[in-house]
Amino acid sequence: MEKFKIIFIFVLQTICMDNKKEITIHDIARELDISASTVSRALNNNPKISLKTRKKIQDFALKLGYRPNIIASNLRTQRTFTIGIVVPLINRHFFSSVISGVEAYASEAGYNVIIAQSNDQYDKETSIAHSLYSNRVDGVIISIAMESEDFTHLSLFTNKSIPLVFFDRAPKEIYTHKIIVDDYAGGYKATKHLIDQGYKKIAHISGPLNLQIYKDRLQGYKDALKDAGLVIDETLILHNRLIREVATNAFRKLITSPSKPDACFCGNDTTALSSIIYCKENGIKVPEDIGIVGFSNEPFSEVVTPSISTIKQPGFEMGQTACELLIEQIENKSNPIDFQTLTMPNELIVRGSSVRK
Amino acid sequence: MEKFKIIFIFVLQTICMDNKKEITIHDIARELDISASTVSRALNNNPKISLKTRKKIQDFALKLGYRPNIIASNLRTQRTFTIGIVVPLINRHFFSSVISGVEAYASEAGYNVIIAQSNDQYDKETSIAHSLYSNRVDGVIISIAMESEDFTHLSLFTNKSIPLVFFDRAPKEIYTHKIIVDDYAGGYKATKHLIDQGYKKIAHISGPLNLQIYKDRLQGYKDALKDAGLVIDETLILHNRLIREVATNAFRKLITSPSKPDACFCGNDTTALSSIIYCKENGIKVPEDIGIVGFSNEPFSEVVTPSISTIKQPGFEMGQTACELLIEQIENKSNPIDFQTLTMPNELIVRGSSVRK
DNA sequence: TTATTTTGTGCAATCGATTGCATTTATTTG
DNA sequence: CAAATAAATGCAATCGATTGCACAAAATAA
Repeated sequence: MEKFKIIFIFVLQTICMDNKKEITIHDIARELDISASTVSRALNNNPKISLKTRKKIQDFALKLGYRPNIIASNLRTQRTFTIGIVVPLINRHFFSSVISGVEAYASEAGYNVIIAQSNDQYDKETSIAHSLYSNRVDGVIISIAMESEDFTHLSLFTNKSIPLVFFDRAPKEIYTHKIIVDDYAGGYKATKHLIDQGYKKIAHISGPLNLQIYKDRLQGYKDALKDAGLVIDETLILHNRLIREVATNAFRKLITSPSKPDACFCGNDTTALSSIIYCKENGIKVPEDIGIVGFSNEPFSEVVTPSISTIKQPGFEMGQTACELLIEQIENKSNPIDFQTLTMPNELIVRGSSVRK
Repeated sequence: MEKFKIIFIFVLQTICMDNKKEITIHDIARELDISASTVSRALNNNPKISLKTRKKIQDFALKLGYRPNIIASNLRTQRTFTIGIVVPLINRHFFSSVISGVEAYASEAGYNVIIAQSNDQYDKETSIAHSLYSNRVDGVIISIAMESEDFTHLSLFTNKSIPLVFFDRAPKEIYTHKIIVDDYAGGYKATKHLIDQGYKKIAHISGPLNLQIYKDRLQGYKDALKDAGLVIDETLILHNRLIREVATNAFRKLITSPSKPDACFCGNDTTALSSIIYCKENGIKVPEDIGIVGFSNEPFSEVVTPSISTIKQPGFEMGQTACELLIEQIENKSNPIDFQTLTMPNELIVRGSSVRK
């Protein structure tokens, strides 16, 4: 009698799909009068289970609308199939492209992506690291915050051998996979282009030098000048946080200084745009009076007037590659790995802001 | 003898921080010679445990670098403190702003955010829904894909009363919280503005009408015309997927048609931009020959020439609000809730593309 | 001092899937 | 047909934290 009651309730539940109770492998086992282990193995297509039994179980599971409890599985297997990605700012074209690439690759490989943004703050980055760690992500992809100068918070991962892949902004101190853009070449190309266009006094508005990317762009700039036999005028090199207001001030300082430049290689497109807007407002002609090149190929740089010459970075591809390297590491934990630093090619896009007619 | 060995190993492990073995509440319990339950309660600051014991346990846990295994906790409590957000395209300013807002609010409230992008595809959206469901997210924030016309895949959530909040693109069929922009008012304002500027034959390039937002914008457009006593010319209304190439074609069709318009209210900024570029290439002057208004206030619309008049949508705030509503629902599951449809105010931003001198 | 209440801890089951090892069943071989 | 091998399945422990209930200890009341 009691047994009938239970079966009745169970049947009721399977019919009425909006029940609260989840179906588990034990429910299936009970109904089919086999053990939960067999059910588990069958659902995972374990060849130890006969094809017939597997089919029977899978069909039944499907009929019941069974969904595995991933959390229970995670607990047992010590895997979460989740990776974390940390970016300075989600809402920035380059970074959201990278995220998009990561997400595309990850979802294809059966991983979830948890995103977090550091707002370029060290403290936020630290708390994110703790949170991702506590959530037992299988691996982390990160581009470090502008503010971050030490990286002890990331040792959470390295200590437990949780794979870590850096992209774009990678610290020298940590030995792991890195996907970077060839910032040196980018800086060189941008500067060389300005030189080729006949500009002579080329300034550079750079970002904070604790970020390797800005160091490299700066070095590329310097070497291009050197190779062309031009002198490096340190008064034409500024370091800033490359955000709008600050960038405008920096540009004003340059343009009104005694050693007034006739071109400017800006550390990013935002700065290039600020500079162009400043020029428009002050009757300075771009590219006639001053040539401008940016960095990153933000969507707007193509469509402003004049359009901005810039260095195109393959964000989406970087995300994909980073994710590929990460998952490879996650899934071959035993094998020793040679860490590599992949340098993605970037590309000079010549537009109106730097081409004298 | 055996016991000493075990203790020795344990001490070794706690000293050597880069060990693989995780510390659990049982380890702490054993060391402190109390029960695991007490440790668990102490770490959760349960007042049932005396202050003295709590302090002792917490200090010890800190010293050992203990981190709770969230997965085990999730399994037991049936909560994950994770919410999913599904957007058509991550790499799009409006959506990444919303994500940013969601992330900001969620991380403050102790939740993780899993992101996924549907690429505006129905199939992808469906598989995302299954994946989020299987991963036992506590709630979902979603803006539906252009392709999606039925919403049975979302009943996964509604059936199990997993809270769901829609933003921007929300289906009428599902009764839950919705955060939308006042698309009707936006369409009305945009059109009214063009009328006020003296334009007479105002076209509209709309998106697919299975999305409510485009319906509403269209209705706003029509009503504005009606209220101004202008006729609605159906040949001046086109429906398209609002992507670049398609939009350009649509605009060409309009401008070369017999009933050539003198203004165009475009369904989004991308379309507005495509139109402007087309005009530039064909010697048509904006705003003199044709006035143009877009929608969304993409970053580029401010900086192109002419700058694009548009409707500004508060993406970040929408994300925050959506997340707030979602978490409120998650945490008050028992209470019956009155679902609300919040209409966020939007704002007409008048720029160069629609103002005749 | 004893009875009663309050406070603090422990026991043991639970969440749901996985997996090494034991056991049963089917198949092959001598 | 018995023995040996292979194939299929089950048992029970495990992952680590949580929690209802029982119980012991301490504090209070009678």
